Amino acid sequence: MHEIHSADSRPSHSAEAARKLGPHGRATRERLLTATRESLERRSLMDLSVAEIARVAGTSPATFYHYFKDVESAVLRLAQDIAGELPEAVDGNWTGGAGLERARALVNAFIAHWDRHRAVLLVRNLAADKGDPRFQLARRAALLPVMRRLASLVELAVAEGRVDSAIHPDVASASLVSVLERLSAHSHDLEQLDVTHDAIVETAARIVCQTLGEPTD
Amino acid sequence: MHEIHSADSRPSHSAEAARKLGPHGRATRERLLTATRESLERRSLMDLSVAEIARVAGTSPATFYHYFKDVESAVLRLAQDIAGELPEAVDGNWTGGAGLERARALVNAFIAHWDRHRAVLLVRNLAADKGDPRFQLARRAALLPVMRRLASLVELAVAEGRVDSAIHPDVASASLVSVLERLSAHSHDLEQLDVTHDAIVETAARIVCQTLGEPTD
DNA sequence: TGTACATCAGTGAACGCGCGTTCACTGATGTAC
DNA sequence: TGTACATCAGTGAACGCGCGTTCACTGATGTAC
Repeated sequence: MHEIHSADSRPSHSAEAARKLGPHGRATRERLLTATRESLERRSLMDLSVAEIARVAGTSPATFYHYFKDVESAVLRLAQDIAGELPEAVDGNWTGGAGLERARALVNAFIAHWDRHRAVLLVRNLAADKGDPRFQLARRAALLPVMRRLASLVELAVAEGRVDSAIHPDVASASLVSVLERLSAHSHDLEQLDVTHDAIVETAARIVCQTLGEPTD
Repeated sequence: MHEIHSADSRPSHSAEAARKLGPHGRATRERLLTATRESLERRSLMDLSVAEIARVAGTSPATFYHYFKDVESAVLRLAQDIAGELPEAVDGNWTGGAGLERARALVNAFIAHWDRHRAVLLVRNLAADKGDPRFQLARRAALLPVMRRLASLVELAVAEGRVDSAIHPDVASASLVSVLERLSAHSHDLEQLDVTHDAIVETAARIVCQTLGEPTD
């Protein structure tokens, strides 16, 4: 019998939250997250599993449970890590003719974002739409800066009479974000038809500007 | 040994496509589809299974394989059955001041459609976005009438100078559909905040009209 | 610089379970004569 | 109206497999003195 550990000193070892990680541990955790992302990209959500992830990461299922409670926790973490990447895309001055250029930048930021994180964003949105509050929160956190900014621009435009007062700022900004997300998600499909990248950007940018009551030239 | 069946007369029995169905068979098939839909609504996509569906339908897994090749085939069938439900929502005359009323009807049709088929539509869109061609086709078939009509209205508006020629008709119609789908998918969430159903409809309808170059009052 | 211990990291092996899938069969319903 | 057969519908039972999950353990790396 080994005596390295006394019965009392054995750590709870239950994975999940409160584990302190050294550099080696952080690396393994990162590998597991990468494996989760890859599985998400390659295979369908229906056959995503701890076993699969561990295989891709080149480790054992047991190791997975050191770092995550279950598969969904790992996916959630991926979604949360992404959240910070979209904030500054709406910063700056929108009014006085700068709107169209700002809108173009926003569209391009969304497309780039989706090209990088397509698979994760899709399941995040699915889980959120299905009603999982953790994923709803992750989605909200990611999009809130953009939504807020756009909503306040609409509000201003309504106040100044540039936009019909029947338009609700929050609904309008949600609509615009949905345009940005969908076109980003589908940009490759569209380009495979006869639509150029430029046509996507220009069209989306103009829809944004129109809805904000900004001039489009 | 039983002699009811000779070795030759035994049917291939391999389920799937070419099976001729009597009324009893059609009913069972329908029960399995309903069970699939319910499982999709209640549980996550990750633990949807033949066993689960058979349980909900009150039958055995073996029966399932009489009618469908696998779970995805059943889900696909659900998606295809839905496709015909949205067509006439864009019919009629849009120009000459009737646009706003037409747009309202369109928004309401989408919301009703999504309220009925939320779960199926979500996984259809996920599968399509992930690249599964069967679901892409199902999605396309469902939305094509709407997309086409909207695109031709944009085209007309561009030709008549009511809409900026930088706007691409197909991209614009895809954008509008994404607004309709997202607001429909989220209408309950929005209403749980301070947004009224009416605000959703009015805002969406105006975004549609603006993009079509129609007057909004 | 060495020794003792704590902490960090990782996994082999086992378990039981539920799933997918198929076979061989039964019973119920039609249909031809 | 009965008999013979074909077709339609359904399932019990079995199988093997892979998954989730945990335990008890090992080894590697830090740190106190």
